[in-house]
Amino acid sequence: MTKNHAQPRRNLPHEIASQLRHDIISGTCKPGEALAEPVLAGRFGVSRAPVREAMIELERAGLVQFEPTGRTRVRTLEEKDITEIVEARIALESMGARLAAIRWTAANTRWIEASIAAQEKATTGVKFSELDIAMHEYIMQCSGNERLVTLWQYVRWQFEMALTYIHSLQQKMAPDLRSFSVMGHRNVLKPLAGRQPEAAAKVMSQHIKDSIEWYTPETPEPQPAAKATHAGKRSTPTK
Amino acid sequence: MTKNHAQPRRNLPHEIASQLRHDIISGTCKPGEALAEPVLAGRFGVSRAPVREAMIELERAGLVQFEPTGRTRVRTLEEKDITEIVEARIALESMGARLAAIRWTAANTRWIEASIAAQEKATTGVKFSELDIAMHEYIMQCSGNERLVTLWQYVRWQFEMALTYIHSLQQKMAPDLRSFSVMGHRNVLKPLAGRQPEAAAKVMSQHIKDSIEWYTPETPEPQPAAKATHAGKRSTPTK
DNA sequence: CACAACGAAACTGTCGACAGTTTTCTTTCG
DNA sequence: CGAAAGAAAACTGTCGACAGTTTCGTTGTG
Repeated sequence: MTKNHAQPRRNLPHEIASQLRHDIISGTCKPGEALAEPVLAGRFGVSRAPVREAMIELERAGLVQFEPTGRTRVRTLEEKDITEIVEARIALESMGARLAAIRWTAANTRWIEASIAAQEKATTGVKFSELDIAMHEYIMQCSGNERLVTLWQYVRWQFEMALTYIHSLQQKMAPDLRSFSVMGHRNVLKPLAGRQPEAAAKVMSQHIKDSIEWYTPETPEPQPAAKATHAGKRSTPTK
Repeated sequence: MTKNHAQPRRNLPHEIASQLRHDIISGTCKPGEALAEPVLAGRFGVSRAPVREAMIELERAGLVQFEPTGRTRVRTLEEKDITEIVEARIALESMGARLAAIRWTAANTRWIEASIAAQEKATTGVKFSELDIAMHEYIMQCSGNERLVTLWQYVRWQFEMALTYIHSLQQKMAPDLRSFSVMGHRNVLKPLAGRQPEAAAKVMSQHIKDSIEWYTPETPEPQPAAKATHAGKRSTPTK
């Protein structure tokens, strides 16, 4: 009954994974929710085989988790996970910026400047986040290291998922954060355009660190007990 | 027909992948060789389903590659690939060392010292490489960042494969390299035990860079500049 | 002898099925 | 009323099968 299994071979699983990825990142599928293969197969009108491969792809991206019983659940995120994701981003992106700075071109600079201009015009927080991530991806690609890009992709989706998680905590992204983030991007561009690898790595690292601290209220201010019923999830206070 | 599909659920694909991984790293399956699912299924006495999942696991680890036609081939390695792998290792392991230094304990130091002692006693180059990699893995685990370890694992197998590739070029590992590498490990331990994150990152980075330069006879030219045209597909970053 | 057309063999992507296990719902008993 | 036992439903892991495509070997021709 499949109608379009035409040209692009081995694409059905990827399409299903894309759809599910979107559902997970957007929060349609909630963390902890079980994803049963027969159910999804029915939803997408395919058999279990492609669905199963899609699940593997999502597990690879860290968006779902396999239980020992074989069940698949949407991955849950806690404080520690956010930390891990950010640390991984810093590791990969600082190296990416370092390498990108080496072979940076004027065309690359123009691309970034156009991106920054678009960021300033972004109306919604979601749109801004998209542009933000796209810019980071572009820099990673400029590193010329395919493997680094691949590894980064794995973290990227987890980060996007984390964003929704964070946004669900604090109603919306503060407009302050946006202008601050744009400033950070300008700072990143400088050493890249100047072809200063070490500086680029350092600035990128700091930029990521900064932006995430804007997201998560770092100040241990006691949360308003009014409606914080099931939001606060603190692990061991390492700090 | 299967006799032991007993307790450990979802393990058959993993076992097949392990076997194939070994074959690939050891060079039994040569780079560029095609891996056909029916053939492997016959060899392992199972159906194509678990074999297929094993292939996906291997692709994730970067040991095989899917062609557009769907065929699977053992990945081929060239100079550029070695560079990429090493760069990825530096990115991940320098961050790993940085984090490990923060929470380093005396027990960790003892483990490393024991490993170094074993390295000095290693008789064969293969055994030494095993101990070497195990030590690097241990440090990564000490970072406390599970995601970082996972990403590192993906690079680890590619690096092991690269080792065999390099070994096939130059008959055997120079004994000099071993003592040099052990010295490097001692240097790495210092900032870790001293809980100096930045120093640990720096030393680890240098250690990896050094050791790979020992392996590959220093290329007189920076790089053959294979394909100069890279990136810059779209001119405008918006939608 | 080189080369293009052709046909057969092999492989991939997907499907439906089945056994064994896990989960959920129902029923029974304290 | 609550908890434990039992039955039913659902799910996973694996298998074999089939259509469509790719690859390889063969044959025929310039």
